[in-house]
Amino acid sequence: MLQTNYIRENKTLIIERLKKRNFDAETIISSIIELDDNRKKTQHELDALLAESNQLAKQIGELFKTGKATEANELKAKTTELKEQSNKLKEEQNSINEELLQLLYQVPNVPNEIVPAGKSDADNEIVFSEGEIPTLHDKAVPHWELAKQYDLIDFELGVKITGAGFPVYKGKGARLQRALISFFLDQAVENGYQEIIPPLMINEASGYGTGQLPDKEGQMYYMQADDLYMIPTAEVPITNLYRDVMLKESDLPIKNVGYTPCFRREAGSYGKDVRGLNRLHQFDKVEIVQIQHPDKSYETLDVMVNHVKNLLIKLELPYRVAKLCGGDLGFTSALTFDMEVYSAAQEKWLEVSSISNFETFQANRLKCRFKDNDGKTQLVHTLNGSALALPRILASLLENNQTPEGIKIPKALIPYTGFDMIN
RNA sequence: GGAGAAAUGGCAGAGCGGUCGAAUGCGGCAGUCUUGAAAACUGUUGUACCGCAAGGUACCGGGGGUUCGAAUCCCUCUUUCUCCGCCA
Repeated sequence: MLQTNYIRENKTLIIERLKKRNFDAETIISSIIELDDNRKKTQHELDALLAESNQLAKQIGELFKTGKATEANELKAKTTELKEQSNKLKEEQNSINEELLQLLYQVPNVPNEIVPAGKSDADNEIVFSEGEIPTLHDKAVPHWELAKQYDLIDFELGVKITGAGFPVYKGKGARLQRALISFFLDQAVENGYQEIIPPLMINEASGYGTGQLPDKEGQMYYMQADDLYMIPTAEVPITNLYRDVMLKESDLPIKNVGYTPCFRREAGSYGKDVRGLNRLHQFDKVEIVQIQHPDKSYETLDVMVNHVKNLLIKLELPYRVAKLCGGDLGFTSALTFDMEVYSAAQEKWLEVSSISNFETFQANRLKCRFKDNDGKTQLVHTLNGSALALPRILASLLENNQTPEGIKIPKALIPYTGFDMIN
């Protein structure tokens, strides 16, 4: 959520930048400023009324104490009148605030100036790529075939006990999954991140804190009986650790990493690209989250991108980095880099990580601030990135490393798997 | 799940319906003293909104109510603690 003062002071810039998202902000921005003017005006009137009745209440108290009950009762009549007026204003104030908040919720984050304009992922800008695309042997097959052949993942069994999109990992498949999780966590910890195991369910306030609510309400699993949501990513509980928190400048940066299963309803995405591990309702992910000083957040974004690059290099996977265009940029993000690995049997690039700087957009909703060295209160910048999402990594590992003799495990993982070949 | 108690400033902890944004202690900050530090002493020390300012308003877990006036009374929700039951 943007700050109203920021909107006031940067109206034209915001409207211009939001065009990159194909979001026409002109009307809504004007309404926000108008409502905010209104809010100030009403607030002012209300304050004056309350000041007056506070005064009167004091006088009445004095009068009663000195035994002048008649005079006191006269004044009482006046306060009733004042109260009626101030109640009316309070109601007005509440509805203005509510309306203002609803409008603010609708405005996405302002894209960074280097975000390219564009409509969809087709307009994303590939900024970097590394690694060789493997040539597979004649009988190479996609990962879902391999998973079946070597009994690594059972999709049908998942359908039986839960439904589509909830695979069952077995034997070496399960072990490989656990190996990846440990590897990713260890790499993050080595780079100074604190390991966190957060709750897998969140309340409504947390959903609003990081911006999943109200924007993506239908994408989260919701448990009505307890009014809780299953997390769609560890970003939500880990960033919300800092909701309503006042930090010191010396606390920054805060670096946390967490492994969690993630739950996504994926409502509306049927048919395409959903085979095998490509799109699941439940999947595992290691997420890195940083809370940083506003002056340093873009530097940090680069560091995080490099962290993920290194993971992919160690896994020996060909990858590329895409700078998301305005049309593909998440609602809360100011700048996002997607990391994609090449899945050789499917012959396509799969998104395995998304690394974003949210600037103050989340911090404003979260009320996560810090006292700077001059004693002034400022909003922090929040960032996060997958490091990494497991299923598509697994898919490309299986596909790219298949040989007629079996599937080779990359060196970096062998200490974690305990085997170097699936056969 | 049942019964009871509680929730106050960074922390601890007072608070009779009006003089309470809130005693006191600790902590923090500034100063005096000291070669320096400690101790002692003095002062200062919450957040948000409106306002150029003076100042005003709101906030004592959240929401609602009673009252001219609520930290204080009532209702409700949440959380914590104690006891009982169940349980990985």
